[in-house]
Amino acid sequence: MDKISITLPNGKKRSVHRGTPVNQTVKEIFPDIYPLIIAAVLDNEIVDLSTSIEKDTTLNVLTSKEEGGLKIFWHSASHIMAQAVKSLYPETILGIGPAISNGFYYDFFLNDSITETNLLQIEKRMKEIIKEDIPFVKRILPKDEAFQLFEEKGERFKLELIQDIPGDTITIYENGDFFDLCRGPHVPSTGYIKYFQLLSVAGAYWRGDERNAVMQRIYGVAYTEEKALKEDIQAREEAQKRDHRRLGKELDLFSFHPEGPGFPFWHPNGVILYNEINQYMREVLQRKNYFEIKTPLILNEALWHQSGHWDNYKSNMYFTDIDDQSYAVKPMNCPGGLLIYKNSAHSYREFPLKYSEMGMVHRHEKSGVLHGLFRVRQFTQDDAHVFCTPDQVEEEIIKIIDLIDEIYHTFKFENFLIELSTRPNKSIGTAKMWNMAEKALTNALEYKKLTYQINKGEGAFYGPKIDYHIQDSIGRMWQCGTIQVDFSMPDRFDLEYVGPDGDKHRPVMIHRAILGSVERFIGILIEHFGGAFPVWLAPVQCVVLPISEKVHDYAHQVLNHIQKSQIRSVLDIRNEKIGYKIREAEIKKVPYMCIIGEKEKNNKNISVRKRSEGSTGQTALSSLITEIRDQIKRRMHY
RNA sequence: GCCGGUGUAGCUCAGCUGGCCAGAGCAGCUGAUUUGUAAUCAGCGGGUCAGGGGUUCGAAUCCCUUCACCGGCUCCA
Repeated sequence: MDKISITLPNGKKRSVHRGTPVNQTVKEIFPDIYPLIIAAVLDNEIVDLSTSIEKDTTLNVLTSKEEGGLKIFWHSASHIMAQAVKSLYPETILGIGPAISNGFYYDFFLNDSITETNLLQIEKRMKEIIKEDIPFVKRILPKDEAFQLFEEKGERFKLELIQDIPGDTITIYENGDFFDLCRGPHVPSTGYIKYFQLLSVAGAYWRGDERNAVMQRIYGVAYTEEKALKEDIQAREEAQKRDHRRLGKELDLFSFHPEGPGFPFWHPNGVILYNEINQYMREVLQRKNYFEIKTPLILNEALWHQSGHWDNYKSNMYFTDIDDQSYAVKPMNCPGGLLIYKNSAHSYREFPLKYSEMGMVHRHEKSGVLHGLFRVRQFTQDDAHVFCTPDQVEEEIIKIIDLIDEIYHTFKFENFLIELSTRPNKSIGTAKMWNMAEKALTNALEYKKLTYQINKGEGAFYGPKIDYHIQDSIGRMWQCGTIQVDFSMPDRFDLEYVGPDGDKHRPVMIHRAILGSVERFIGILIEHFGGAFPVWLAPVQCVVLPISEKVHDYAHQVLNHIQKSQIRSVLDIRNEKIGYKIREAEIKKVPYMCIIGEKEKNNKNISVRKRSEGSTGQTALSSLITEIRDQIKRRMHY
């Protein structure tokens, strides 16, 4: 028998017989971690451990510690779940069951409805399957044979999938009497899935299309170690504790009411956040030479025909009549802004001309997608439109990138993911314009040495764009900022400027939003900070806590000083023990507590306690005020 | 919009296999206590059981319906 050569991760070579199963080799090379190994990597291709090695190759292995390994692990868990469901509900027709970023799911079509209580039974059946330690066996079948196999089982969704798969062969994976269409790879046997938990059930359309059948989706997660599963469940609970809907209630920031589904009601504490953010944005934009504008909420329908929203966005718009004329509530700010631009003649000397608008827009979202502040029907965009010459585009994009960077850092977002979306199939504008704009965006990103991902063909029909995703303190990504070049609006509104040659030219228009929706951004901030806002944003920045009634007079004086220093502060003169008042201030996440007893009164000073840090001892009132003022002024992260 | 679930006091929840006046904790109010760094004690008030309709001698509980909210609705075998 002939020998072949295997190159190991450390560069060493080893020769084995052709056709040796990879698991045998892996067992010899990685004896200590062998039980944790889920799959092998031959020449950068992830394969089952049962695969035979047929040619010279490099060899590496994957455990559930690596993302790739974990995905395989989850995918195998989803097969086991499908097997369990199929055995409990034999009439089940299978959909798809992939691993996703934080676990796995499987879609089932069945007449019985699965509820959360059924999950326990399914888990129990899964445990039995895992205990039996059934091997996952890969089989490669001719397409027609596979088709027949699934047809006999009545697996109509699988038939659809098979038809869409290119090539002549199909792979399936069997474990015991269960088999499933699957590209693989898988863990060697069901016994590998040691610790798992089913999380939730939900409805989902087949292939995500509402015209298709409704499937029942079960979500779950699995790990090789109990500790990892526990940590995952704990992280999910932690995320729930930070849920902005819950904190919004607890901190009395906002509410929703049946009288206006999707329309947030801002309470006094929430308005403070809202106003502080707006004020900060105004300060920055003024420094960057933006001019703030404000345009009406309701504008004549004709404008929306001209802008193209009537054709492309009508189903998301609200309409009303005024004096027998049809009007629309604005879903976007640009058309109004363009009327201001067109109100006067413009010269290249004014460029770049930057109009910013904290514009309140209304968009009709389907009732089922509303979600706290994250998905609402009324929100405020931190919108801006930059009018410039084609030569200025790149430089303007760079300036916007710098601006975005500055603003995100102020809110303690340190990691971003940037996407560049290029020309889609259906688009307007000439190839020359698109090339110019895409090049300007690319050059700007390259100039700033930013890493970005290209989404080919994902741009808007009217121009290419850059999207920003920000990472919050518990690792989740949120799409917020966007920079879009627009070829459509300047044409539709016949925008002009007079160039140095004295002729009229068409300006380039750049849309950009940094926070995106202020409402949604506040929701993200609430979860990012877990309600413990930096001092400059905190609705109450300092609470004065007198220990007994004997010092109320002094406490009032202290409060007075603090308030005069423009620090948002309150006095808690309730007839309660100091521990009680402190506890409440901690729960309300007030950053500074100013504690006053007879000692402080006699010493003419105060005691300071910082949120979640504890007592920092007695100090002069003036030094506390200076510290807080400094935090506010510099908008420190605390 | 669709699928599934939930809706009881300001908040968190119990009661829900139909039948004593619908309960608890927290919050609120009143009083006592005058307090030293995450909950002092006692008393009091508070609910059209989401809205509407039905079944029944009798409905928070069963059925229908409307509304709102929650989990989701391709991260592609």
